[in-house]
Order: sequence, then structure tokens, then C-alpha cells
Amino acid sequence: MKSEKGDKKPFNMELFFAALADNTRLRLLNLMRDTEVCVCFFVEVIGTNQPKISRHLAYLRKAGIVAARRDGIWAHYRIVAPENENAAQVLRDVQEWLKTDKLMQKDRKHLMNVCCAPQPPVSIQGAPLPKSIAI
Amino acid sequence: MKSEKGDKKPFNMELFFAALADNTRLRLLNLMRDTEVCVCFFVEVIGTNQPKISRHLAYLRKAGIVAARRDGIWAHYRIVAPENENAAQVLRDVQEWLKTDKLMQKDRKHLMNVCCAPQPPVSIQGAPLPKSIAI
DNA sequence: TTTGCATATACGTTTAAGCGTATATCTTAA
DNA sequence: TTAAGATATACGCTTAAACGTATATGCAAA
Repeated sequence: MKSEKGDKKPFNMELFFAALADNTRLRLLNLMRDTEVCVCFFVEVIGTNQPKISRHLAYLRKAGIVAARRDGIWAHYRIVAPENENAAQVLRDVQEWLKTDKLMQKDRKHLMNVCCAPQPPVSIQGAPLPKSIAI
Repeated sequence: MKSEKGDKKPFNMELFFAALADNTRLRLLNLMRDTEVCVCFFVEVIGTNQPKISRHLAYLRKAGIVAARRDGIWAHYRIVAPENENAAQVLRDVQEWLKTDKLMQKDRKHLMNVCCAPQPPVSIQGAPLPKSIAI
């Protein structure tokens, strides 16, 4: 018996909001807003060391906000709707909120430059677009 | 010139969410959901020492989530809508969220017992209902 | 004024977050 | 196998959060 009808699992609000209470994690969520993103691009755009990114992503994962997908060498992260509907609603609001932030907009442009970089003739990058979404 | 037309003051998202990432503060917000509440009742319902309550209320105040009103000896706190509309929306969601939590419901019953206590014959308590809202 | 009560802040300690560096794990290619 | 690259975790350190206790502030009645 894993999940009964009305068991309202005690979703951890503290953990959820703590996950949102960090600028790096908000930047990560902003970059994942409408697509999954490879870890290597996070490192590039945020401009910091790789373990820091990995730790923050792990934090978001534990809070039930993102999910990872392995693709060979690479790992792609995406936002998932928390099982708790109230949390899901807040998360939607946050994503709208992030849209209004100048620095967040800049980050997304930066991601576009790095990820979908030099308008490649045959749409192949040195770095991985998720196959399922690749152009 | 305090607040120009499009000055989009950099609302501190980290501080805002950090304010929500603490169970005691969530309990305080829950108790203030639809009315202002005297500090002395918080102390009673949360069941802890007074400085702890006062500190958490100060935290919420600095995050722009609550406001205080002095009434002689007593201080009453209430929720205020943050100037940032996105934050205000999240805060509304949080209040709905809190309604669904069993422990939060229990806290509110506890508050009713303490605050509006023994169905007084002439609606006078030993402790202060805000005059403007008093029954 | 002095006393007493409600609330806020100061202080020192304990606990946890975040960080950078180093290293382990996992996967593909040789 | 071995080697190399991408990602995750371990470790030690620094910084900040939260706490309890003590104390300061502010108001009101005597």
C-alpha cells in the first residue's frame, strides 16, 4: 500500500520554500522554464564550477521540483510539477515571476547563445541537445 | 522622489522565500490568515518563548509580508500584500495551502480557544482583541 | 517617579547552508 | 581493459540561521 486515496502525504513546505530561497536555484529554474537543459549549459551560463551546479540541482531534485534524465554522458534536468497541487501552483507563479526579472531574461539569452549557438549549418552542436527535443 | 512610475524595485525573492521556509513562520501566517493577531496569542498558541515569536515576526516584517500595529501595551500583527504583485500572488497561494494542512487547522482552533475563549457573557477578555475588530 | 507588564533586541552558542577543492562514479570510445 | 569526459558526492571550512537566556525599551497604572 503505497499511496491510498486520501493520504495527503505530508509535503515538506519548509524544504520546498527553502529550495526557492536561493538565487542560483532560481536561475536554474528560470533556465529550465520551458525545456529541459543539460547540466553543462547550466555551468556555462551560471558561470561557476560544476559541483556547485550539481549540488543545487540535487537540492531541487530532493525538493521534488525538478527531475533528471540521463542521456549517455549527459544529464538533462527539467521542471516537474510537485505532487502537491498547492506547491505546483506556487511553482507556476514563480515561473511567471521569473519572466519579469531583467537578470533572468539575460540568463535565458545567454543560454540561447551557448546552447543553440552559431546557427549551425546542420544543427549539430559540440554539446548535447536532448535527442527527443533536438531540432 | 520615493517611487517613480516604472522603477520595479528589486524585490528580494530570496528573502521572501526564506521567510516562508520556516515552520514557525508558516504557523504565524496561518494564524493571521483573516485577521490581525496579538503577539501574546502567538506565544500561547505556538507554545514557545516570547523572544522566538518576536524574532520570527520581525523576519516576516523585514520580508514585507506582515505589518505591526501598536495598541498600548500590545502589538498586533497582520498579513499585508507585498508591493510586488508576483509575491502577493504566491502569498495568496500559500494561505490557501495552509488551509489544507491538518496541523494548521488545529492551530487555528487553538487560537479560537485562547483568543475568543469561554464564550464570554459580555465579550471581554483578559487579553486584547484589536479594538477596531473586536466583536 | 516607580512599578509592572508586553514586546523587542543583544549576546553567545549550536546547527545547518553554501562554497571550493578533491575525488568517486558512470558512460562511451579506443 | 584502459582512458577520457560529464556528473555526482565527500571533505573541510566559512558564514549565517535559529535558539535560549538575559536585558533593554515602551507604555500604563499607581
